[in-house]
Amino acid sequence: MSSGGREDYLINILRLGEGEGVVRTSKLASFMKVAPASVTEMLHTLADAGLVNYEKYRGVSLTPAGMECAQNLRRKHHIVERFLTDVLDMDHQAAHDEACLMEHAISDDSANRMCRIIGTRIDCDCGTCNNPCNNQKCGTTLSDLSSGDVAVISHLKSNDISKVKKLLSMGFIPGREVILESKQANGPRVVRIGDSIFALDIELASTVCLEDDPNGQ
Amino acid sequence: MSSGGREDYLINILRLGEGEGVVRTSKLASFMKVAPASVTEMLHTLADAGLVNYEKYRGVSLTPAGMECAQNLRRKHHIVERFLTDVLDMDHQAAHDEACLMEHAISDDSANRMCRIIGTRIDCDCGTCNNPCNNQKCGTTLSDLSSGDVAVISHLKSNDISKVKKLLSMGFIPGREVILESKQANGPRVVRIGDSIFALDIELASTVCLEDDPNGQ
DNA sequence: CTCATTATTTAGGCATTCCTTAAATATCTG
DNA sequence: CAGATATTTAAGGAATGCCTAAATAATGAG
Repeated sequence: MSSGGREDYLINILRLGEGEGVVRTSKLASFMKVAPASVTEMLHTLADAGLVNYEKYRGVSLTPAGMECAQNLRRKHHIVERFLTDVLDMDHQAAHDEACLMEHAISDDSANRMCRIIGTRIDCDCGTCNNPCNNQKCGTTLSDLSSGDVAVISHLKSNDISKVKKLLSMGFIPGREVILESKQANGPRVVRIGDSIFALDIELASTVCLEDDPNGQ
Repeated sequence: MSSGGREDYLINILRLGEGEGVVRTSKLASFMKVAPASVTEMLHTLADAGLVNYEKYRGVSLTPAGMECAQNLRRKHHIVERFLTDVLDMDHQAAHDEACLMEHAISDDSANRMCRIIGTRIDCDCGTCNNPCNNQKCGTTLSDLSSGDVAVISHLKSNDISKVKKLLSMGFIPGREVILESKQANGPRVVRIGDSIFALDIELASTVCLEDDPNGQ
């Protein structure tokens, strides 16, 4: 797949070790299309840097430091990939390829900013991916507001990507202010966001999570 | 400033040679904080690659190929920098620093997509920067369409960043298709984009530039 | 339990990229 | 023209990763 750079080794150790946690040299070698000896050498380097636990002839696993590093890289990969497809309309293959490069160049700060734009829609294939965007708690949502309430969108929470996309494209973007114009018991919420007004059904409204508002409003 | 990589040499030859076109070894060396001998060596490499005209003891200038390469890099730098400040709200210094890294990693395709999002708002300090984004003409805009018309967004054109951001977050992304549902003389345009419908006032609608449509559509 | 097979490591090297210092050489200026 | 300055050559070094071939450990089949 991708060769070059210790960062790639870390990511691939994470990928291949997802279940058992220990990865064999040969697996890494074939996966990265590299000679086994090259892997061994790199494992020494990574072990010296405190990023992996390496036991001769037995396999390798990530130390806490290595895990953090690898997950951070993978998170960046997902964010960039998603950003490229969703915001820049790039096709998935091209986005993936470019994410493989950018994940090494992009700063944490930029990644976080991108993450906030694409909201919670980082769906990691990995399950154990420690993604801040996925850990956000949802207190009040748009469906909880009363008429006239003003609130700031925290994030969007839904397992249905299309819904999140839809909301996003309507302008329900984290950080933005929304005003509830009117509501009906279990009926649609009429919401103003910027200069636009939308009617959202309850389900959609409850997808929009709001920031805690300690100041009252 | 920035050391490392022949690409940096190219950019700096462009920067320093802006006026006269010929750059001395010593200037490059001091600017890049590198020994003069290192510069000489790199100039040989670049000359062999056909990127610079190099005359011993006299100086160096960019060949057409080198010029294109350097301008492309500088263009990417500007685009990324602008994208980071305008779309991701990053402060200028951080954006600049990150652009220095990303300019080497980002693809032409991504840069072009970013460029279309930030529209014409690439202001190069350089003056001679050949930046496509600055040359985009805006023919028809969303405000020119008739009911039922279908068009593809070319780019967004406004001096008001917040407007561009707003449009962007609503899903008015270059390359996407829009349909004008209805319009009123000087009133709002009702536009469908994907599954969403928005009402845009005239000013906002005229910010959305459309691609020429030779096919009639 | 032992031997053969397979997996892994060590050893020795190579290529690339970019940088350095010191000495040689060219250019410029008083 | 000669000294001062700029530039190049020469020789080498450090970091990164990669490879092959030979040695060594682990494993499993009899």
